[in-house]
Amino acid sequence: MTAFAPLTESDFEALARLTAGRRRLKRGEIVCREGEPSTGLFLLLQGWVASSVTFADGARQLLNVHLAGDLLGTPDLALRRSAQSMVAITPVELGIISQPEMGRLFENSPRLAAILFLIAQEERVTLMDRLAAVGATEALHSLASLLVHIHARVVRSDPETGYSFMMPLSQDDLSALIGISPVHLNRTLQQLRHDGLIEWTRHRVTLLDHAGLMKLSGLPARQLDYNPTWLPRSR
Amino acid sequence: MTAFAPLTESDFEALARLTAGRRRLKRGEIVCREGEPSTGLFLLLQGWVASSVTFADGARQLLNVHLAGDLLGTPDLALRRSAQSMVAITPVELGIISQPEMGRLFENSPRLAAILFLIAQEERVTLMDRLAAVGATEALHSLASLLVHIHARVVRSDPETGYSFMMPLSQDDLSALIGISPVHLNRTLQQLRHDGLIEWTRHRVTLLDHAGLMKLSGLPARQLDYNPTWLPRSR
DNA sequence: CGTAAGATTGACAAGCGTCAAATACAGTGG
DNA sequence: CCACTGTATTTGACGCTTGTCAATCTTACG
Repeated sequence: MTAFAPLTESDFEALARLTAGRRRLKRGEIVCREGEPSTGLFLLLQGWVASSVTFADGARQLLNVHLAGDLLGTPDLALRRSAQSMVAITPVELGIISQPEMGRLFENSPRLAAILFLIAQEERVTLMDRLAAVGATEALHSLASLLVHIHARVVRSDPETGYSFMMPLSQDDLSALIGISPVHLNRTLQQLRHDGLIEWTRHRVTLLDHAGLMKLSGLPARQLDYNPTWLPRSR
Repeated sequence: MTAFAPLTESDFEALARLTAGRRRLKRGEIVCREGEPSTGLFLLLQGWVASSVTFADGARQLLNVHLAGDLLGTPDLALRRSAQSMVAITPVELGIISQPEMGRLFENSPRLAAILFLIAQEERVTLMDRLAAVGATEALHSLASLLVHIHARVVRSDPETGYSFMMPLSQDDLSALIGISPVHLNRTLQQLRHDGLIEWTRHRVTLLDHAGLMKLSGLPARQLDYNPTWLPRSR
């Protein structure tokens, strides 16, 4: 949340009022299911969560992975029924947010509201990049793009991270993220390994050639506009 | 904008203050180009605009099409440099929005700000659905999904529209929207025609079997949550 | 030690991209 | 009104990418 602008003490207080209660989930548990009335609004405090869409034939497309600090369920605020399912990839801790508190935030904390707006816009950019990566014709490009993307997200969550990090996503998950079969994902992964771009041991990934992966992905890194001039001042 | 909640007179006045000046573009002209500093913020008053991302090798992925009423360029508010390009698919009329006015809107019109937030969330849902459609392994499913999606957008823009509507997008555009080659798009289109699902003459499409297309797409229709209870009241 | 889940490999078929050529179409100038 | 020209669509042939099915191997965990 502080990635967009410095927050004042009153901002932090308003944020604290937003969440009431905690929820803990084990790996593999469902946070919320698509099709159900959309009520679930959470702040992800710890762990990884994946959001997905399920087709009528049972196939699923993973949309994105979320790490600590992300706001979960906001897209469903616009809908009568939830559009996405969310599942805990690791053990997870959630802060529960009530909808009325969201309304009060817009009324009393215009600066925070604008920051939430910016966060939503950044999520759009993320989806745009993922859409572009999935649309890319070659799986090698898509996968390179995905790995760079996940790495960037991990680094934001923990700036100490270098080019090596824990990867709780299974190959099945990765394949569902870029819309290819698990078998083909495995082969593509091995090509990246063979070409010396990555290392892949157990649940740990190392990006050996970050620049090479970026080049393969074909998309530039996105830089957030920190503290834009038009943001309202804190009250 | 009124798809989410009824607006008061003061809301409309605040909206009117948002735009200053008009811009007209001919078919094919660029609204804004990715990579440039992100300053362009527009209200689409008339015509069709497509947003796209370009890869380093020159390939492009179309992300979405926008019709009258859409707010253009908001994702770039979060970024130092624009992530998307936008091009006029038809002759287009734009209302120019200045960033400082956005800030004032968050300060003075919390209800409108919340509605803008909801619009951003709905755009996320759109991108999620598009991502799912593009990730679908078969082009036939992706195309069915795209046609249903465009139709729904056209109907919202003009509720009088039935199952037949003008389609300014070329087959090249459509192929870039679902990430397949133009040649394969053409063949897929012909399969839909052959199966009696659509008609395609010149620049006019007719969805002969809307339910069949929905079933092919594998995704449910999204229903907006009109006038949610948590929205702040208008001042 | 045994079992289940995930990762890996091989073989084959289908989907899709690419190249190239042909056709239809809209706009232009004569 | 008609030939000319550039653009969009259509068609065919071929090869590469990817999906599917099935079997094997590894790892995690009780």
